[in-house]
Amino acid sequence: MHDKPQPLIEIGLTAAIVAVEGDEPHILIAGDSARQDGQPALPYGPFDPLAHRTFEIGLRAWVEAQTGLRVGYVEQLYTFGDRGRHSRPGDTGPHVVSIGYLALTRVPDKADTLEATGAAFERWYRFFPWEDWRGARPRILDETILPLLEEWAGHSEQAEPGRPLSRRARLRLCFGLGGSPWDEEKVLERYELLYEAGLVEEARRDGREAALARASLPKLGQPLRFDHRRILATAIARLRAKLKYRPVVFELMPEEFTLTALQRTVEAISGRHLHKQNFRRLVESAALVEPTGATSTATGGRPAAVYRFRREVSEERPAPGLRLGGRG
Amino acid sequence: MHDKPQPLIEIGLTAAIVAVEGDEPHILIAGDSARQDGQPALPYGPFDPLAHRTFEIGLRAWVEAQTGLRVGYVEQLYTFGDRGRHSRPGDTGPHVVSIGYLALTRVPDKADTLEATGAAFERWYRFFPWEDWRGARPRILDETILPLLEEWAGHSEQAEPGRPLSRRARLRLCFGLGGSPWDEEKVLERYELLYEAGLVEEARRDGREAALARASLPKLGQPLRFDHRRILATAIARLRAKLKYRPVVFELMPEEFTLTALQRTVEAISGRHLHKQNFRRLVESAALVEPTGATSTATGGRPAAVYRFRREVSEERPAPGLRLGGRG
DNA sequence: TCAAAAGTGTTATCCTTACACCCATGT
DNA sequence: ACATGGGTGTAAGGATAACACTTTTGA
Repeated sequence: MHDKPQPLIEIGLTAAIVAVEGDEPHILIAGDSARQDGQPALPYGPFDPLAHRTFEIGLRAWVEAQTGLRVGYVEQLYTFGDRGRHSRPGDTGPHVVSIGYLALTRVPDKADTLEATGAAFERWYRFFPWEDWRGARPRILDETILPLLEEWAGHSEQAEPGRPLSRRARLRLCFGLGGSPWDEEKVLERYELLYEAGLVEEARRDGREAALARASLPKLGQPLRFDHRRILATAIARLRAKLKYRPVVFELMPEEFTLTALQRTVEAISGRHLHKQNFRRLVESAALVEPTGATSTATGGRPAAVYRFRREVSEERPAPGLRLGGRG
Repeated sequence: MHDKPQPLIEIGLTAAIVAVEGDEPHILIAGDSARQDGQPALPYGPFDPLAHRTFEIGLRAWVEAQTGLRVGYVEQLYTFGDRGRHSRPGDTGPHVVSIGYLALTRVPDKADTLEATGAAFERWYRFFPWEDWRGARPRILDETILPLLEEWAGHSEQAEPGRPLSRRARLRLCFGLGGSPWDEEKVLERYELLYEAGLVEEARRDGREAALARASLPKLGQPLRFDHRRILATAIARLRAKLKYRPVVFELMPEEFTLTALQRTVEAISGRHLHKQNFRRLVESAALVEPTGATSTATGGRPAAVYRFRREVSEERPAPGLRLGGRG
């Protein structure tokens, strides 16, 4: 028995804090205190309705307190209530409902406060190696993931009860098989399919039997604690989608940048290669940026013109974003 | 003092349950028990993590228990935690966090169970008269809403602190002024602007002073209890958007229907008139439907071919929906 | 025979995609 | 001089928007 009554439900805010550094997208991983069991975790804080009027205010407050980071853009993703996915078997604590948030920030100049708390940015493709198509089609797909998923899907075209589509059809759609194109926005659907097939560690940890009779299964990407990899998948998917109709990239860019740097950032997030000329035309015709007049010789070759984001676009165009178009 | 410890936070699930009847979109309004103060409310139920594994299961359960209705499609909308918007001044109960859900259903043949509970479907444009552009531009806009909002926006082009855009710019974008087109998906943005300006009753009820010095302000649409009109606005916006890339309309249609009936339903939801020929071509070229062979003479005039939804499209096309295009 | 609603064919226009080529700098 | 990355023009193809017109029924 406790002195204070234990609340039945606790609201937790979990943040996927994104920054892009050196053409690689990163997310903030919480300090060691949250890393028991060797499983990294996203920054997490309980929501106290008495201290903070809204979720967003609460989130900004504890992110800054925990990491010294002032995040810019913040957006709610989804609220997860799956019991089996958060608590362990035999767990008796309060039921935790986690509200996932996406936050964007520029990479901080001095990471002092970050280091002090043990928090650090990590490449997000460590957690989703099959999502990075910038170079070539990721080898892990054909070498590991697809054979296992094909086996799981079997040869049945029959839909399962409660599901409109068969395993096979879902596999085709999520992973772009048999004529379907790869859709970089289906990050969550792909992760959920792997979870359902028992191929990600989180699924086995949550008590789901591996659907395949195997002595050992390969590790598909670095797992995260609780349902944090699912939240990260949601965050990546949302960011990849939002890029196309809202000027959110600029939250991740420095004040001034070259068009190539902008393209590299968009490519890093969307995980695919883009057509240079069309990208430039798109950006300039949408009037998203304006030249500062300066040039940069940082990369070698012909100096590049330096641009800045035109904040006024939000007032002019109804949906200013970067419609990436078909293929690079 | 209570025998049982009172939980600090309670999770409430609030459902916007949509059906289309007679070319009019409706939402389910809860029975009289929830209608004290004369303010209608959406169906609402607390989430009990011990009884239900996920939010969605919990939602389906109490919706059926309360109204006898079996909903088909269910989708989470947003989680609202705004204290000022849910509890009254002086309220001391548990803090309620409401998770909004969108649910689609066909209009039930026999409304017995509905009537028994006092729940009833009501036209959703009663709550948002300015969102129905099917006939003409709604008169309430030019006669009431825009003059008041213009006054609120004043003549300042200055952005407010913490806001990237000026009141005037936001007004222009949300309500399609000065060259900007009317975007039927901005339902929530428009409602929030009216709330901020103190022009909807909910704002005044929540303790927000009317921003305009007026003896009396006109009633803009029927208010709902708590933050339910905000949840409804979110639901309408989401549904209007989703229509364009997922075949969700068919959740609202009977098994068999004519193309005109389908068009009327899409128009009812999106609140705008569509071009007949292009709509038909779109639907048929997307292979969303197939003819049953039968014809219907229900409407007078030449008999219409009867169609049914082709469920297989979900397996074929990556994003089967109805891209409505520019204007009707 | 006429009104009402269903259904078809065709054209102009814009946007996307792709290709080919020229420019400016450092080594 | 040449490699490297920056920057521009223009044509082909497809999707969309808009038009006019024919067909089939009931009253």
